[in-house]
Amino acid sequence: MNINPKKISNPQLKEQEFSINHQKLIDATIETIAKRGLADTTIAQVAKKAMVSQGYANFRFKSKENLLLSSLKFLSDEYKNSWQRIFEDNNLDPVGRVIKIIENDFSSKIANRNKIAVWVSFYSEVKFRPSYLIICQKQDEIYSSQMEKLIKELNFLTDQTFLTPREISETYLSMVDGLWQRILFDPKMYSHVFCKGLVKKYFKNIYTDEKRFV
Amino acid sequence: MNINPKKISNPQLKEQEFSINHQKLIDATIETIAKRGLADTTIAQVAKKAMVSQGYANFRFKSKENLLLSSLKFLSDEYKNSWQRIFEDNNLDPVGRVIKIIENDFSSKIANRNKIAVWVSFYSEVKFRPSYLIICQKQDEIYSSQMEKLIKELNFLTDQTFLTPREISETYLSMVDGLWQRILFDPKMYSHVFCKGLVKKYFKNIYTDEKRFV
DNA sequence: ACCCATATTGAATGATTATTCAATACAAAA
DNA sequence: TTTTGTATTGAATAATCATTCAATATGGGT
Repeated sequence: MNINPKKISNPQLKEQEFSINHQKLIDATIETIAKRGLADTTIAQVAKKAMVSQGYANFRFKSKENLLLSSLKFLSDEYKNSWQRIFEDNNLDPVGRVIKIIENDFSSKIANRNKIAVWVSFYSEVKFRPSYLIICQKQDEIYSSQMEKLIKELNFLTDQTFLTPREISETYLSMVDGLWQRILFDPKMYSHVFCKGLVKKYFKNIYTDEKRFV
Repeated sequence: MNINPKKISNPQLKEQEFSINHQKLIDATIETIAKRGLADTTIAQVAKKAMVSQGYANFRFKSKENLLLSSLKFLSDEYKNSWQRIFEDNNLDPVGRVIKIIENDFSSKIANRNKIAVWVSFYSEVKFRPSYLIICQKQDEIYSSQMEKLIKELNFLTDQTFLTPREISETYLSMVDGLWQRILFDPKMYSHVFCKGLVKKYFKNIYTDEKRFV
């Protein structure tokens, strides 16, 4: 009976998938990027924070590039899971869903300064590393189209036809990206309360009669 | 008579201010960051692109850090000049001014993919380099307050009081930041036309009767 | 107790790169 | 022409890091 993960050796699974150290290293990578920036993140620092040897980190992930990529993938998946859960929650009506989405986008789990710092670091390299782009873009496309569909379901609330669901959704998504960036600059001013309030007011201004968009 | 700038030696001016090479190096820095990313920008590459020796670049700017900082400052000033000219243009009425601001924010001079790449690169380091923060933040504060004042002048267009000028201005600024970032990801989809249209529709939806917000 | 496969180490290597500086070019003044 | 001060070079230096790998630890199976 194999309890200890490091003893399992099923060649059909990639090593990464069943190692405790795998996640420790990814966590340490994210923490290090958040604390020092992508440029100043070295394998030695990450390994130290994860309490494994430097050589091991490289051995495990093949290369620094791959470690960074895995960390971005982790962050991306975490975000995706959090909003996918909302889209799949059958107990929510469209308005409730939108509100949950907003609250998720500015929750302390998702929109905290450390994670935003990591996101922006990767964003800044997206133009030069197609592998980063693919991860970020694919996720965003799904979020974007789900969001548009959701906004369409809000149609019954209003008889305005000036703004299309696509436009409302694109505006929302840009606002979120912009506000996240601003949280980096001035987290005091762009508090979660402020950001959520701003976004909700955007919706309230469109769906004037809906009381739940505070 | 001193024509050649390198011969002037007025100790009250810093060297940087009167050197032809100074600007050549800054231009080369921006180009290099845009092409390879901040992380992969080396003094050697910048110097080569500016057609001076590697040693000279360092001598002139004291350090790589200082060269980067000067380049950010240049970009920041360029942006500031472009919107300040609009705020100071007495031939414009408030609506015309807002439209000019939008057009400027998505002009090919300002919102091109190379310059955005450079902006985002610096943004990503803002949390770790206070010197970057100061440059970016100071500029943004002025822009932000000017914008709010301008929106206040739009009050005569509408009797809505639900959205405050501050909120409209903050929403606009976040949208711009968000859209810029999205231009990086997918410049085809987030064309200048699309971005301008989206933003103008945001205003049109608030100031319904104003024909100029197409 | 021993074997063996796998996990893990940490020191060595080699590549990259910012920074320095002695040497050189140059142009105006004498 | 020679001198002189500044501009500019480019090779040398030293530091930083990713990556490699031979050596070691570990723990289950026999």
